[in-house]
Amino acid sequence: MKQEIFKNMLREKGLKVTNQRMLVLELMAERPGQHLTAEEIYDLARQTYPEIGLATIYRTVQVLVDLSVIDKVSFDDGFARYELGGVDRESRHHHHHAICNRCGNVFSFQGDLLDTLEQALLDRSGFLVTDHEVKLHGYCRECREAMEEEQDGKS
Amino acid sequence: MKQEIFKNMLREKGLKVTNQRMLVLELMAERPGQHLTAEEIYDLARQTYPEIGLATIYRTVQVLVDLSVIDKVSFDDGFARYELGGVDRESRHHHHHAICNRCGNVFSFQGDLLDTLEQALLDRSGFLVTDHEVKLHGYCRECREAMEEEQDGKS
DNA sequence: TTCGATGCAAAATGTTTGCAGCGAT
DNA sequence: ATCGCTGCAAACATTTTGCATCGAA
Repeated sequence: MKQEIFKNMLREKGLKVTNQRMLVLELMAERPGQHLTAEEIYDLARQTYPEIGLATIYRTVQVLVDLSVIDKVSFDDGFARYELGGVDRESRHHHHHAICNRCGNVFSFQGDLLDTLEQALLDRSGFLVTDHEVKLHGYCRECREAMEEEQDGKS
Repeated sequence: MKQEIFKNMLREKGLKVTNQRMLVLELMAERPGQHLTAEEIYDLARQTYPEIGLATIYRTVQVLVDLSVIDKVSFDDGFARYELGGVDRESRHHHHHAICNRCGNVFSFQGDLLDTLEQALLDRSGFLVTDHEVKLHGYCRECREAMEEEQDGKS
């Protein structure tokens, strides 16, 4: 069970296993691929634990980030967001986001094309890359089709 | 003169040419490659124009971003930052950042290796990329050398 | 029993906005 | 003379922190 692994991770760090921490883990684990804000996690958590505080959510996601259970991401909309981390280091390293300018949906995809770029950077300037973030902005298929239709209607 | 081009850009948009706007442009133009926060721009601006307000800085950088004179970037340290934009669309598209985890310095570099990835994404899922952000995290040469020395000292 | 974790409220932080007066056109 | 721009202060929104209490170990 995943929860047992998490409990051991907490114990190894000398942290306590609390209902709040287990609940937030569960909420995140149930929603792989989603990018939740603290407020969204708070709202979800209150459905089963109404007395939980927003500050606890912030403190708990920090713990989960420190344990590499979730990752903090930002789409520059003023909110920090959290998503379930990949299983291993490699899959996380190759996890990227494509954000649609029109509908705002975020599409995740995998790609290892940066490896070449990172090697070149190391050779050229001595910078050793340990992590990276790639955000692509553009238009998803649905929005592109919708925009073409709008265009057709006009002409 | 670059300033005249900027004045015309403002006029074309029906915006007024003010001392504050010219000053902020000048400050940014003098510092290519730097990533300044609003507060930093504010401090620089007050050196020659002490009565300027921080709100004006925020409003002015927004104007400059809209005119594509500068770009807004974020290194997730809680500050929005602004840097002089590349001359053309292509050079901006291939402008990336490598951020050192130890000294916090930001190194800019050019690279077009994402073009392949973006074409693959379009083919596979219909997502058309119009812009992208790449942030690499790691250790710069100086910090790597410093860290090796620290390590040597210990053993 | 101990000391970390929680909930609440207050504080902090970066950014935005309302408004009266100023200044470019 | 107009109407957009500015400076100031207040408002905002997200996140952090202080503190008394709670609860896991």
